[in-house]
Amino acid sequence: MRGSERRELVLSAAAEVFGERGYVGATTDAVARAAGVSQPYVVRMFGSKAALFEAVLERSLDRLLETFRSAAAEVGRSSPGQQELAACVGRNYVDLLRDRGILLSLMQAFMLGADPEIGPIARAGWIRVYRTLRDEIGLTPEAVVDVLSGGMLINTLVGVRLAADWEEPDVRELLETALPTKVGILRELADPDASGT
Amino acid sequence: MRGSERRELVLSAAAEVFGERGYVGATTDAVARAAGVSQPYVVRMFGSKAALFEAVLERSLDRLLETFRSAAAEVGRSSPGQQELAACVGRNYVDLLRDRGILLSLMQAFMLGADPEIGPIARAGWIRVYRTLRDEIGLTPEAVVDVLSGGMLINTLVGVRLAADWEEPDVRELLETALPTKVGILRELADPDASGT
DNA sequence: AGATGAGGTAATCGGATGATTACTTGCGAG
DNA sequence: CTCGCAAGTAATCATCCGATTACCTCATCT
Repeated sequence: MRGSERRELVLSAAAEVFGERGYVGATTDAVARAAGVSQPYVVRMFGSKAALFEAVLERSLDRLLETFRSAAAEVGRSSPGQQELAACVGRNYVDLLRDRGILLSLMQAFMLGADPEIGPIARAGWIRVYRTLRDEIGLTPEAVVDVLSGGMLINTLVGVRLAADWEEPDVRELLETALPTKVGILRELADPDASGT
Repeated sequence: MRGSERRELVLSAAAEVFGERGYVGATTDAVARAAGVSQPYVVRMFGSKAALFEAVLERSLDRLLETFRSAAAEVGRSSPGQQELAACVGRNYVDLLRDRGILLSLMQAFMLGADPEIGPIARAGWIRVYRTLRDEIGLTPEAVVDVLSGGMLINTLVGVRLAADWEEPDVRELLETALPTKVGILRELADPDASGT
């Protein structure tokens, strides 16, 4: 297999493992197993675990921003209001959850702001997200904050895997309130078999 | 010193360390240093690192729910609307940040939903938060989601330590939009000297 | 005084894990 | 063919960290 393909394979696997276990809790061995390669290969391909994590963050951030841009392109030239724009961005954001790992690996990085190595990278990522939503998508600061608030709630609900307690009525109520139309995605993530109950 | 005092001292120190570094990244030695005791003592006092983390989560959750209740008592018998209630809860929530560690240690747990040991505890905590806001505070599900969204955004902004880039104008704009009245608290957390610039 | 037990610590151990080294394999060019 | 190099792996190392053990030090009680 070509090196570039392997690299993408490892990055995708690493995003999932980092997203599930956090930066420290994820082992290079777990990443290697998820990618179907050996542990030393993962380390040597990126130089270190830290460099691998940074590559994962860059890839995740790129996909996130690209999703925002395509959402803006979707509503396009219909001179949309803040409401429509924000709603469309939110819809596309939730679809990103299908990848598992992209949003969670970013979120894990966001919780490590005190780390001297990861902190600056995470802050730079936040600023890029804010600027993209405000300048490229054209949202007001207030609308950006609304979008980000909803996004962080979704990230947390996915991170805690609340959908695993789906049989609990209060969990259903909360999830259906927080994601009016897109609950199905959460259920897929929690249990690949459930969809039409 | 009395055992119960030491216990509270260690729990408080542990909440900060867990909040900063995450469950896996936090070492019992760092907790011990922060509390001014020896590492073996921390482990023996709680039995294991996992048990210590669970105790931290219980304590943090108790304080969070108590803060919600006192916020509701604050607006009290004036038959408040959803708006006022939610705003008051939000205000008291931000004040919780002063403790450092309470909100962040909870947030770190929320990001470990896939962990077989911590995941169920974190989910149970979420459900308790939801029920408290809905049943004891009297918010509608929609209002609860709004409160939680803002809370998760704040947690993330604190976790990533965005206020460390305060000199960046876009950061100021974002923080002042997200926390209209309470930006000072973030700046205290980022830099104990800054307050009136 | 001497026993007792709570409240600790220093020293150390063993397992996990990131990194390194040395090796193997397969394939295209001359 | 065989050279050479990209694409890997097995084996091993060194470090960190949670846990354990064995000890120390005082109040307090008889």
